[in-house]
Amino acid sequence: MTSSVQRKRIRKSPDDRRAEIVGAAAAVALTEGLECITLRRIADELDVRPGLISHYFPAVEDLVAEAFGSAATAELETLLPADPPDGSSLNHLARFFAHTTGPDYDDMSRLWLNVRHLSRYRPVLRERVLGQETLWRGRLGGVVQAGVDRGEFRTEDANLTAVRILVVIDGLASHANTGLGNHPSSVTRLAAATAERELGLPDGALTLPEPPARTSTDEQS
Amino acid sequence: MTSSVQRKRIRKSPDDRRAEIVGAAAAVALTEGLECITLRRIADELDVRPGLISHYFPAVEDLVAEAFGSAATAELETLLPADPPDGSSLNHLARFFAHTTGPDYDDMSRLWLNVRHLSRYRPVLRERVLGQETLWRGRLGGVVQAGVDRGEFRTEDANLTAVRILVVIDGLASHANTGLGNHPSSVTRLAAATAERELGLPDGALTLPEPPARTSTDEQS
DNA sequence: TTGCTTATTGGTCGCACACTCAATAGCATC
DNA sequence: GATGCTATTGAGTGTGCGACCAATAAGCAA
Repeated sequence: MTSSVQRKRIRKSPDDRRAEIVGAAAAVALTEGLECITLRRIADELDVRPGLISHYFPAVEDLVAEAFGSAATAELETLLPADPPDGSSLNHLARFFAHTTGPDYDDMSRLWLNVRHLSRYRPVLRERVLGQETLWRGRLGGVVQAGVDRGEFRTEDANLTAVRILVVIDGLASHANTGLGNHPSSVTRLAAATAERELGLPDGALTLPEPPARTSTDEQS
Repeated sequence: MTSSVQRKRIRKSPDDRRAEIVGAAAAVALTEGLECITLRRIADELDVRPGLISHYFPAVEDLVAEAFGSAATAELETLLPADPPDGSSLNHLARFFAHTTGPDYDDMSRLWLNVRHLSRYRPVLRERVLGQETLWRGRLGGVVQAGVDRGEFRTEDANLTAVRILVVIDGLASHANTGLGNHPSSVTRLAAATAERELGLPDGALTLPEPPARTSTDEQS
């Protein structure tokens, strides 16, 4: 399955091939981690020879950074689209928390954890991470500011509030590889709770009507 | 410097040698990261041959886990000693925050980030991390509970409060490799602020009299 | 159909890693 | 001072990695 005997080369335009490579690398990054982005691994994925990957990315580190950038940008775009959808800012934020603290976000949590650590050794990646942080902070800050402008939220510094929220989300994401399920919802809710306090909202205002409890243990509020 | 020509073997008791190896590995873990714990690296550190490390730790993964356990335990012991020192719980906690959010803690922040990510691939390490988490949570929970018993703090669930505090600390630690200095103190303070809110304390109650501002930018509270 | 540009291959090199094991020598004990 | 146990060495194995480059063939244009 991995490599059917390929007897015919397929020749693509550099742009297409490059995009394809980055896409494959991003997928591997999300599912298996950035250290699994190797010349051979990505080449296998696309059924080409390792040398080809080297040709497009003479230094693997650049591909790693690109893969992260691609994955993070895509995620941000579905999470906090540039053009604000209609509806209240409050609902907008509530959906944001529902997603970022839900199980569908686990891969992304792991990826952030991954890059935050790997940045220690890879300068190129570190720069990319800083760039994405700015991007995410800006988007979230924008949503907060919009809510303030509408009179839905109240805060002195929308940007600072965004940073604080993201810090808490990072804290929760830290446990993505060591059993997130251990946390009761009273911990998971910490992110939304922080936002509620920061924005002068009543408790639970940013929590969507909860889906049926996953385990049989009931949390009594 | 690394390896003066060693012509004479030094023969030590297995217990001593083992401790020495773990100590060296823990030091490397703290300063350079867990992936730098290799047979050769640790052997060089102790001026012995790689085979010797293999002899004591047939699987490196076990040494890595041991190194983390050693470093984390040592840190916890100075951070939250088992036998509570005299003085108010409030001061105790304040010192805790001063240390965990100060620059002296950066190496430890990096190490936690390191293990949290590496746990993804190394089951033995993951178990060790879970063990340490329990330990830290227990210690911090103990301090909180002590404060509650003395009437200094007020919270429904000391353990839950401890978890929440640790999550925020993890969130701040996430940025250890991507410029912690970027955060204004209003962000760094998030950990203590969370604790203050959780424990029914006034703002700033857990912040020690601050050292002179590091940058020229003044934070107006 | 022919030719030409260049995307793609295949092979190779050097390096770092964990792990194995028979041979060696430190040192406590007698 | 001789002896025996065993901590320590030295040498070697196999794997996977990034990087490099001359040779090849795909597919477009003439």
